[in-house]
Order: sequence, then structure tokens, then C-alpha cells
Amino acid sequence: MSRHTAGGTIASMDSSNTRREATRRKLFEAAVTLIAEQGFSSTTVDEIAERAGVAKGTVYYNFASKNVLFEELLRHGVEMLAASLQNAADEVAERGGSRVDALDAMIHAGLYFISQYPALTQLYVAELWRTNRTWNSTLMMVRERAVSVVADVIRDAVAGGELSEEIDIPLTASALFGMVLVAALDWQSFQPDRSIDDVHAALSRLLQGRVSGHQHAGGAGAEAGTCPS
Amino acid sequence: MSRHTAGGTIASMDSSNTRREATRRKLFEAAVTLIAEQGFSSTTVDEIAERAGVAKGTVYYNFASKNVLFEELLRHGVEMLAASLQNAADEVAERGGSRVDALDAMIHAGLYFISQYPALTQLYVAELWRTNRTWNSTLMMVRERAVSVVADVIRDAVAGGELSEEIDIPLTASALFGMVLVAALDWQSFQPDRSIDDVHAALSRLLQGRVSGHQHAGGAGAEAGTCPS
DNA sequence: CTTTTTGCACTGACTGGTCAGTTCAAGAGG
DNA sequence: CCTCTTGAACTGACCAGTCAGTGCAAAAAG
Repeated sequence: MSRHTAGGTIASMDSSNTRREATRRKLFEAAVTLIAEQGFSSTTVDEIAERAGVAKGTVYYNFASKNVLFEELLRHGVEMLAASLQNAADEVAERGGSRVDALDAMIHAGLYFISQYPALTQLYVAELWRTNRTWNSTLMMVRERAVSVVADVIRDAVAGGELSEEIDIPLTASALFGMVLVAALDWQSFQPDRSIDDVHAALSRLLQGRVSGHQHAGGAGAEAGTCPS
Repeated sequence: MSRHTAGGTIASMDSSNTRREATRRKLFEAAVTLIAEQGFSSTTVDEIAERAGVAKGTVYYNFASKNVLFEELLRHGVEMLAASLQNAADEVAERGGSRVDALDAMIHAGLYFISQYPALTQLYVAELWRTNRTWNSTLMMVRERAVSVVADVIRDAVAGGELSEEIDIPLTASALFGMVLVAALDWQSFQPDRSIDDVHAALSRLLQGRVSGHQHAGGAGAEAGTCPS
């Protein structure tokens, strides 16, 4: 019989109240910053424990291994990001905005997320394209989860005629994702004083093709030389 | 004593066809793939030596330490990339193309470079935004070197009236860089069969604002450029 | 009410293994 | 003969994971 709470099953789910859950959260927080700074391999479990203010044994009481701690961290993080992006898109849809507006809102949400969790973002970028790593499948899933939110909106926009049918949906989603990712990391690293709206406006401008002053007036040659055929 | 290596950095510059230089190149090649796969910390010097087909002692005869080997690798790699981008831009300029054409050519050159040196690219992405690392200043320099090539062309384009004066040059350069980087890594990782021109066309389309089907009146004219099929 | 039991959550010294870097004598090569 | 390479043995630091033990609050027993 479990002496604590009535049902053991529920007790383990019950996230916010238990002492254990608080410890896990502290460990996540400690791990994410340390790993973002130093990388996974050069971050020691002792460091994580110290930063979290617990003993090393506690880490192993709460997570099966350093690897498992990291995987759960990745999963937890990407759920937050995906939810945040999805939410931004949904809000625009409810308000009756277009899909393109939704994409724009997602860029804003992405920028906001990165500004809130810069360490988590650094960490993803650093690990996402690495091969031969034990947690590769987790990383795959994580990437898919994030990019597909963007791809879905693009797909809807194409279906609704808002975007050209000729665009390459997965590639465009990736490119968009990368654009926001790298621009945001540079923003955070090198121009942290700029406002999010400022950065957002710059990216929007780039995307909407309003970068060029006199568009394609005479510049039809933009890719004339590059087309193979 | 091992000081001959430290002092011999310059000496090794002039001798480009010595036996030693060949060994160094083999070590670079071995190191870049291993580190891209596993990360710096979890790649051992023994592994690098084995992959390069030399003895461990040789590694330390040629490089002062594992760290120094890595730093020289980073420098060497970014010089190749910067030269490649610059070259693409210069060729367009010589042919009398516009700056926007030069940007487009740089995207192509970037894609090509990444397809040629995927491991090097992975490695940069993984390390570029990391803080608190011994070789941080090297990384800073490396990033600056690469992005500034792009930024310079954008600046010229703005000065020449080809691009709007309202664009944010450094941020746009970063965003562009990130777009190509992430799209290329996804291409290599998940759709390696696609041709470079196909990927290039998709990115050009995204950039030129011709993604949207009926948004900008100006974009309609050039729509013929659906090169891939 | 008090005493005892139970077991969760946590502790931190310890272990066994790994790895960067060293050393050096014996070649290889040009 | 001087530069470069080999290969193996060695050192010492560092680190993931273990385990015997502690503290505590709630439940059971008295």
C-alpha cells in the first residue's frame, strides 16, 4: 500500500505539487544552461547537480542516466515550442486572419520563444544535425514536431490559394525555420538591446519580398543564370 | 620537448608540399568528420589518429593540443567558405550582373559548399553559438568572416539603389545565412537526392517574395522562372 | 496521544574506467 | 643527418554511475 497519496499512479502524474517534481524542474533548468554553454559531453553530472543545488545521487534518483535527463529535456522543450507556435497560428485563425498572417504570427512567436529560452534554442541548434548519437531518434522526432507545425500552415495556405502551388512545402518550412532561428540567435548574441518588433519587422520585410526597392522591374535575371534545364 | 610545434606554426605555412603538410591535411579530414558526428569533447585523439592512419605521437608532433588542432581546422574551413562566396559574387560582378544576382549566386555557392563539406558545416552550426568555450574568440572571428561577405554585397546593393534602404543589413545577412544553412542541412539530411538547382530555385522563390500567389502585383511577371520540374 | 514503522527523496564518498598529453627509442625518408 | 613518423607504455586528472546510509513525514500500532 502506498502510504502517501491515495493512488500511486496519480501521485506520479501529479506534477506540480510533489517535492520530486520540483527537483526535476531544478535539474532541467540547471542542465539546459550548462549544456547550451559547454555542450553535452563536456558538462558533468556533478556540475548539473551543483547548479541545481542537489546532490549527485539525486540526479540518478530522478533520471536513469545523463542521457535520459537530456532526452527528457529535449522533449519537454520542443513541446513548449510547438505549443507556442500552434497557439499563435490558432489565434490568428480565430480572429479570421489569413494563413499568411498566421505565418507572420508564428515568426513573432518563434522570436519570442527564443528570447525567453535562449539556452534551449542554442542547445537545439547545436545538436539537431548531429549524427551517430545515442539520442538521434529523439532529435528526429523533435525536429519533425517543430517543423511540421510550420509546414501545416504553409500547406493550408497553398490549399487555400494564398500561396503559390509551386513552393516546396517542407523545404520552405525548413528555410523559414532556419531564418528565424539564426536571426534570433544573432539578435540575442550581438544586438540584445533591439526590440522584438524591430527584429520581427526586419524578417517580415525580407520574407514579403519588400527587400528590393524596385522589385523585379529589370531584375528578371535574378536566377536566369542559375536555371539548369 | 614539444615546443617545436608551437613555434613552428609559421614555418609550416611556407612548406605546402612537405610530408608534414600531407599529414596535417589527413588529420584535418579525419577530425572534421569525427567531430561533426560526435562533437568535440567525445571525439578522442586516438580516434582521430586512427582514422587518419597515423600514430598518436604524430598528432602531437603536428599540433600542440587537441584544442589547437580544432582551432586551425575552424580557421581553415571558414577561409574556404568565405573565398567560395566571395568568388561567386565577384564572378557575377565581372559579368556585369546586379548585386541581387550576386546574392543569388552566393546562395548557390553556399549550397554547393555545404554539399561538398557537410561535416564541416554541421560542425560550425553545432559550435557557433556556444559560449564559455576556450576557442570562443576564434569562433567569433569565423562567424564574422562568413557573414560579412554577405553583408558587404547587401550593403553595396543598398548603396546602388537595388535594395531598399530600410532593410537591416546585419540582420538580413544573418537571416539569409541561416536560411541557406538550415535548408541545406535539411536537404542533405533528409532529401539528399534532390538536385542543387532544385533546392536553389526553392530558396530563390522564397526570397524574391514570389511565394505568394496573388499578393504583390509586381511578382506576377517573373513567374515563368519555374526552372525545376 | 506517543511510539514505531514505512518508504520516498535525497546524500556524498567511492569505484572503475577513460582519455589528454608525455616520453622515448627506433626507424623512414628525402 | 636532419626532419618527420612510429608505437607502445605511462601518468594523472576527470567523470559517469553506484550504494550504503540519513532525514523526514505520514501511517499504523499501542
